[in-house]
Amino acid sequence: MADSNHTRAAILDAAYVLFRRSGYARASLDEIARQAGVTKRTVYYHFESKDHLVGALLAEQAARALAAWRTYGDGLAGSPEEIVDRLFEGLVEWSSRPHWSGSGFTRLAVELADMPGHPARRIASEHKAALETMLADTMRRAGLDDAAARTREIHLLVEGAMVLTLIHADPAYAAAAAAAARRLVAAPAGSGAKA
Amino acid sequence: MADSNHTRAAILDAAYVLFRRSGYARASLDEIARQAGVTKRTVYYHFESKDHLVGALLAEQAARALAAWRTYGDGLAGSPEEIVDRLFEGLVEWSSRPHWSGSGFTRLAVELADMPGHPARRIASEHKAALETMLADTMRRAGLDDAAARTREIHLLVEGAMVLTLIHADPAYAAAAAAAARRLVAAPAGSGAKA
DNA sequence: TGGTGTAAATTCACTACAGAGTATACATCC
DNA sequence: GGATGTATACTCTGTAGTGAATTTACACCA
Repeated sequence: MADSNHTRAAILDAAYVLFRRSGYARASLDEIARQAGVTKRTVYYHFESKDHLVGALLAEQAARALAAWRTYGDGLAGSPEEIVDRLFEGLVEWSSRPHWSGSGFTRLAVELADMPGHPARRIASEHKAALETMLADTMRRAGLDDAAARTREIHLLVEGAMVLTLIHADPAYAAAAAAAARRLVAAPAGSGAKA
Repeated sequence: MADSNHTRAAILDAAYVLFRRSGYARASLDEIARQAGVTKRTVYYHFESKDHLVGALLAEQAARALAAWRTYGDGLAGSPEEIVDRLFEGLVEWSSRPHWSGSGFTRLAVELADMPGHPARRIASEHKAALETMLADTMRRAGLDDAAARTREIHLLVEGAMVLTLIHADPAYAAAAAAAARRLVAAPAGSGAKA
């Protein structure tokens, strides 16, 4: 059986690289199979279709990312402000990588904007929500008031920073987002409320 | 000569609809030509390639959007907080439309994330920058301190809200972004600054 | 005013190719 | 020997882009 798990993993690895590089539509199964060192027919043995493949890939990535965040989040100590700083430092670093192309989940969701029912869309949505919940827990443990609302605001700034960094290739947006997030968690939430 | 301008406009109109609906890769020139009531060969008479077509389309849309914003911005009066409120009310309304799929510029930039040199990318980048500048002017005239920095933060929240609204199909993100933006423009900018 | 040459505009019919997906046969392990 | 896995070699459809003929608009001239 020539280790089926290994083959499946190789296909997912190749799919990850190619979907990440070229997006969904422009990544071809021929190329993925080639990169995985396998025939296209084998890909279809393990995955029913291109849609199923991308679904499986995203599900796997979501689990992986969540696990990574869990350990990363546990290491995040200090005041809410410090955590926010650390978060955005990480973002700046990540988004400065050579061929960085934003969050794969966001990217897929945007590319498939006209297909709300696509499995990849559902996974992306659930994943983003799970991440936000986890971060909110971390922030709450760090003593932040109204952690859910504040974390959502941080999340909005992170997503905005990713998109604008991708568009402009300029780390200034992440820096601006960091400063804004810091003020949002530091300021008493009441100030500026609508009259 | 069978009104060339009219034909060109019809092609751009069809291209707008289809690129918007399906994104760049999945919108075909055959379909665009069909929608425009024209042969594909005619499309190629007016536009050198698919890339040139999308470039011309984005350039036209950018000009159109800028003009629309100019008049819209002139009508925006009141305090910075009120302007922010109005802005996000508009966003909520826009993003609630049936098949809303976010900003076309953002969408193209994300889909072409691996092609930093693509003409559409450059236009998207310049357009977003121009919009931010215009909004900053409006905010400055409304009496906002440090309008450029505050406007960038608003911009980050708007982009974040668009992405997360697209991902989750939930207007709560735009509402959260609105509240955050309001606090950011209302609070004295010094508070929360890094020690 | 009406014909006519000419360049712009458009169509028809095509190429070439890539990509998703499959029928079928071959190998490998229990 | 049967189930699992992989490869060869296809089909079929859609798509970007093109060659060459054809029509339309209009300037110019008798």
